[in-house]
This record gives sequence, structure tokens and C-alpha cells, in this order.
Amino acid sequence: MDTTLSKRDLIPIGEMARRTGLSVSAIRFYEEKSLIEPVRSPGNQRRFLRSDIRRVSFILIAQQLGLSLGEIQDEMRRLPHGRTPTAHDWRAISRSIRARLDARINELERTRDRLDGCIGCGCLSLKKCAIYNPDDRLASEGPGPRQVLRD
Amino acid sequence: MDTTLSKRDLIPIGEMARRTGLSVSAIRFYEEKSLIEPVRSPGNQRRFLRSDIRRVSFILIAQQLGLSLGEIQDEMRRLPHGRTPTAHDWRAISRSIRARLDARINELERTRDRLDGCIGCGCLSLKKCAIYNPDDRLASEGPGPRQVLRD
DNA sequence: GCTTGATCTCAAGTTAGGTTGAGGTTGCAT
DNA sequence: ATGCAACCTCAACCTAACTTGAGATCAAGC
Repeated sequence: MDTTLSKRDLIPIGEMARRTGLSVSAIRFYEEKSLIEPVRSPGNQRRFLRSDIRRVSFILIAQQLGLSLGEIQDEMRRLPHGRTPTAHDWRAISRSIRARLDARINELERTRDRLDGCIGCGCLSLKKCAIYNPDDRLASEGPGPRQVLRD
Repeated sequence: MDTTLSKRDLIPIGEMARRTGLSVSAIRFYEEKSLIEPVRSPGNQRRFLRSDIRRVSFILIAQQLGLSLGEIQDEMRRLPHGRTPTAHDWRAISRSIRARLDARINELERTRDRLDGCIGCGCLSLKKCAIYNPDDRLASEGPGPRQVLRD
């Protein structure tokens, strides 16, 4: 089979934007963060590989699951650069993400149950209430915006 | 019964911080955002009411559920200022929060199901994959950080 | 009266995740 | 060969949710 890079496989940034639904500036931003590493045309314009579309799709999915770009980069280290990920690659990542999802769902369900308990009791004493647990917050540190939804 | 404000009921900011687990600066910040409105001592120091502890607790809970401070303020408009919220006040808000919780859980479960589908199929074609749905993102607009977990 | 710790205000800095704009270059179609 | 859209870089700006620091004041114990 032919593994040569044909012109059709080198995608300029605008088309990349169209195909992923992202803005051009966001794509450049992701490159800056080393989430994608396009090659350059002779005239220094970005040229993306097909497999980059999938990488970007992955970024978007992971973001919806609440991962930060940093965490996403960690996950992506498992993906081969330039090579299209295999079923095996993808399954490994999916499993990792699935675990996060499960954890997050679980946490929300626990919160919901506690909230229900509060509604039931009228919850006029949050000090005693299980849903308000200051200890959960003592671990937070440093400047910058807090991760609003942490796990 | 005695409704007079005794000294014990006027809490300085440091104690407030201890009791809520927040930093002093965060409490001042919340005041700036009008989420709490402490009175002042003769020497211009903040004095919080007992009911403010509950308000702050509420803020923290709501944050954990993914509400922004702006949204929290909206919810809090339902709470009386200075007066301790009644069981009725609290139930109304709880219900509103519960609805958000349910929605979020639902969304995550849908995502999980789609992810499972992907794992099953090896998902080597994200373009066709249901989990990657660009249309969801077309509505996003404006500058600033994206709401990573939106509903 | 003095010291010490808690507070005060106000300005500036931080992180994440981008956007906006200026000023210049490329690449494709005519 | 020329025009024009698409591209480039770099610096500055943006929001959310806070923190940090400087310089001043307050409150309480000794």
C-alpha cells in the first residue's frame, strides 16, 4: 500500500478549524501548548495531518469531561505522534477517561443524596449537615482560579 | 423571645474564615461581589451575622455543583438578607439545585454511554462517532475561558 | 503606653483558556 | 503579474476567582 504523503493529506489551519468547529486562534493556542505539532509548508504555514483532526477531537471530548489542557496532554502522551492511533491506543485512553467519568458521576450522586437528606430535614443547621463538609476544601492551595469542579 | 443582637452574634472575618474553611481574602472577595453584606464595627471592621455562615456554606456547596458566582448570586436573591432562611426558603433553592444536579448527572451518563459505544467499536473514526459532536460547540461565543463543563 | 495580632483599603499579580489586533507574508486564481 | 483571502507572529487584552503585598489602623493584653 502507498504510505506517501499526498498533498490532500496536508491540511491548512482554516480547514482544520472548519472540520473541528474550533477557531483558528484556538488551534494555534493548542499548538503553543504542544497538544498538536503541525508541520510547516515551505512558506511557513501550518499543515496538519489527518491524524491531528482526531487528536483535536480527543481534546474536545476530554474537555467536556472536565479535564484541563494539562491533564489532556498527560493522557495524550500515550498517543503516538504523527501516527494514527490504533484501536489499542484508543481503548487505553477510553478506559482512563471512563474511570474519571464514573468517579465524577459517583460524586455527584453522593452529593444529590446528601442534598435530598437536607431537603427532608429542612436543613436549618448546615453546620451539622453532611453536605457541607469544610474538610474537603482544606486541601486547596495556591493562586489562580480554583478548579470549580474538582474530584 | 429575645431578638436583640448580642455581641456573640457579630463575627469578625478571621473567625468567619476559620468556621467556613475559606481564606480571609476570599471572604472579602465575596463581599465585593455582593454575595454577603457584613455590617461594620465602630472601627470599620467587618462583622458577620450567624446567618452569613450559612450563606457562605451555600456558596461553597453551589460551587461544588458547578455554579459560577454569578449564578449563585441569582439563586441567593431568593434568600432574605440578614434573616435566617426558613425551611421554605431552603427547600426552594434545594430543588433548583437538585434539578441542575440531575441534569448534569444525566449528561455525564449519556457521555459515558457514548464512550462505551466507542470503546466497543474501536472508534477509529471519530468523524462518524456520536461522542464527537461539533454542533454542540457552535453555540460557544465571546472571549474569556470557556465554561469547561457546561449544561 | 506599647506591642502584637487582626483588620482595613487599594493596586497589582496569577492561572486557564482563549480572543483581538497590528503589521507583514503566502498562495492560488485570474 | 496582480489581487485577495488565508496565513504568519507577537503583544495585549479578557474573564473568573482569587491571592499577594504595601502601608495604615484597630483592639486587647500587659
